[in-house]
Order: sequence, then structure tokens, then C-alpha cells
Amino acid sequence: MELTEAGPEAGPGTARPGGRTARVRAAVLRAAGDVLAEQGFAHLDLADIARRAEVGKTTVYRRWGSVTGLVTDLLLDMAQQSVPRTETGSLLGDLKANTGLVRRTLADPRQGALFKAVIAAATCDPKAAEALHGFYAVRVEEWAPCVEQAAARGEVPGGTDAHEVIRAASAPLYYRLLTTALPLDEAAADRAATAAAAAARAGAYVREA
Amino acid sequence: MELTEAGPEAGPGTARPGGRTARVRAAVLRAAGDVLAEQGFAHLDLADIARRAEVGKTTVYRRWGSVTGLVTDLLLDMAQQSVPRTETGSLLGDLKANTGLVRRTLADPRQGALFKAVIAAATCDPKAAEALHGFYAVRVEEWAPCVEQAAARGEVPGGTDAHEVIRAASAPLYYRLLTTALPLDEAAADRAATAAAAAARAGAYVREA
DNA sequence: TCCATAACGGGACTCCTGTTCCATTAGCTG
DNA sequence: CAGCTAATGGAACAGGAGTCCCGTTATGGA
Repeated sequence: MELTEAGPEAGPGTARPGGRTARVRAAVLRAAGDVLAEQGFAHLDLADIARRAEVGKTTVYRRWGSVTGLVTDLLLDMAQQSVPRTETGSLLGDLKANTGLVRRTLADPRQGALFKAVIAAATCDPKAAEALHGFYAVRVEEWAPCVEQAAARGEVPGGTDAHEVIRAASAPLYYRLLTTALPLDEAAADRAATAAAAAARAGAYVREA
Repeated sequence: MELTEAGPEAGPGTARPGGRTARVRAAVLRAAGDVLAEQGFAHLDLADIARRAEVGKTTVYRRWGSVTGLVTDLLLDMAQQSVPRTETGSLLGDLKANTGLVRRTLADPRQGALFKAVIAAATCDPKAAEALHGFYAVRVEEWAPCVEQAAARGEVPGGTDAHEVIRAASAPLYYRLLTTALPLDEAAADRAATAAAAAARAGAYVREA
């Protein structure tokens, strides 16, 4: 997995990223996503993906090296497509927009399977973990302003940790997805947003001195 | 993986569970835990575990069959040792006791690695997922009464979903463990408890009609 | 347009995971 | 305590994941 490797001599796919290289990457990531959605992380076999993508097995091993490496790149690719944040004028509205987006993503067969896979990969592979942490750091950063605006409006106390509020809103959805068999319905998303907003208003996320 | 297989003819280890069979299971689970703590889920190789446990490779494959099967059994074994719930007299105190326990468990190198592994296994294996869901269902059930007592004391509105409150208290810790590189410190645990208590008091977990 | 070479692709090869077979050990039951 | 058989363990085997080698393709620059 040389994808995130710094330094002058990086792995294949970096010196000539255009044309064929890009096509191969697209085909492989697409095939990997298909397998994930259809059969899950356990059945992710690089040889099979090479076959589906109509790409040489050697190429897949050379560029991605392992299942976790491939999943990591899949995440990096997905991180490109950022969904812009919507503003509703109230903290609760903004948080509901956020949890609704998270819920729809996790409930979607393809995206949901991908996220499960990435989380699984992150638990065993440091590079995957780093990519995942980076992904969420960006997302949280993107949504944090809505809490700061709420603080400016006086909806929540000053000194409220905006990042922590955003994380608190998503957390129950991930917990539900991973540790229960309960459905990820809209009620759960709204409840998560409502709870985060209520806790924030009560000053639960005010930074300690 | 015949562990949870119902019916008259179950897998090996069920007809003569005493003596040697129990010793083999203990040795294998212990070795598996060691490897998990030392090297993580990715390096969990059944042949290696058999070697460490000084047990025949065939035996491990016959009784557990796969990495996820072994991890699942490890979880079932761990589910036996239930830590009794403490009662402090206030919802916030009880929730802090809960999140403190969760935090210590996840921060412990051995237990934390094990939980990460089980979560990873659950994302790719239905049996592992079922075992994990059962585990958390029991834990949540164990702690739910503290919310009901709080309702009886008038700390939270009637009709508050006790299970949901307990889940809400743990969720941020798991989210933090999996999606960030932030430390699982006591402040995070207390904050999670405080937020869940505040949201519950505000009626965020009242069941809809 | 042409060249140097980055990147790909096929095939052979290796090693290791997981299976099968059967002899041996040791629980359970009468 | 004796026998039946569940369960284990060693050894040989099969299949597939991952590697290596090298010829082929096509990209980016001169």
C-alpha cells in the first residue's frame, strides 16, 4: 500500500496518472464497490476483483497490495464527493439535516456496505484507520460551523465544542448500525439530532478550562 | 461454525463438553486473545493460534472453522463475565458509572482490541453480528433499570425509552474509538454521560405515540 | 512525431490456508 | 473398571492467494 507514501519515489500510478492508469483505477474501484454491496467485506478477493474489472491480477496487487489497501483507496475516492452542508436557521434543523444525511448514507445498500467495510478495515490496518479518521475529521469540520452559528444566536452556551456536538449527533446512528439489529429509520436520526441539540443547549459540550 | 447451530446433531464439543474439550477451548480462546491484543484482527491465523495453544490445527478448524467463528466464541465467552451494575442514586451518577466502565473496557489493550475485532467480524459475518447484537442487548437490558428509577424519581419524563438512553450514553465512546484518533479519556466518558442525562431530562428519548 | 519508460498483463511459481484420513487418547455410561 | 465412541492430533493432500519474471502497451515529454 504505497498510496499515502510520501517521498520522491512513490508507488505505481503516480508518475503517469492520466489515461490508462485512471481507467484502471476507476474500473477496479467500481468492481470493488460492486462486490462489497453484493457480498460484503469478507468475500473481497483481489483476484476476483481483477477479473470483474477486466484488469490484470498483477496490477491490482501492485497498486493496492491488499484488501485493506483497496478499501482505503475506495474511501479516499469517496471523500472527493463532498455533499454540501445545508443551513436551516436553527441548530436542531441543521443537526437533523446532518443526521438525515448520515442515515441515508448508512442505510443505502452500497454506501452502507462500504462504510461497514471501511470501519472493519480500520480496526486492523493503521493506514485504513488514518484514512478513516481523516475522512471524518473533514466531515465534522464541514458541519461544525452550524454549532458556532447557534452559539452566536445564543442557542447554546459560549465555549461549546462544535466538533463534539457534530460527533455526538452521528454517534448513535453508527452505534445502532454496528451493535444492534434495529433499523436505521428517520425516527432514530431525528432522535439523535434532538438529543445532541438538547445536550448542547444544556451545556454538556462546553469546553473545560 | 456450528456453535449456535440448533438441532439434535450439533458440532464437536457438545456431547462431551467436560475435561479435555473444555481445556482445549480455554487454551485456544486464550491464545486468540493474546494474538488479538498483540497483533490485531488482521493477523489472526488459525494455524498460528493452534501452535500457541499447543493444540492440533485440525481441532481448531473443526470446532471454530473460521476467524469470525473463533472471534464470535470469544465474545460469547466474555459475555459470561458480567460486571454488576452499580447504583449511585442519581441518573447522572449511574450513567457516569456506565460510561466509565465502557471507557475502561475499550481503553484496555486486551479488551479494546477484542472489541474492535468483534465489531470488525460482525460487519462481515452474520453469526458474529448476531452474537454481538445479543451481547449488547444483554448489557443494555442490565443497565436500563437505572433510567426507569430516574423516571420514578421524576428526573426524566415518563415514557422515556430507557434502552435508548443507555445506548446514547455509550455511543459517543464507540464512535470516538472507531472514527477518530482522539484518546478515550475520562473526560470523554463523563461528557457522554452528561449529554445523555441532559438529553433524557429534556425529553429527547420519550417514545412517540 | 518519436523515444524513454511507466504501467499493464499473462503465466509460471511458491507458500500457506484449510481439508481429509485415520490412528490415538480420554470422557462418559453402565 | 471396562468398553464405546466423541474428540483430538499428526500427516499428507489440495486449492488458491499472492509473488515474480518478462514481454507488451501506451503515456508524457522532447
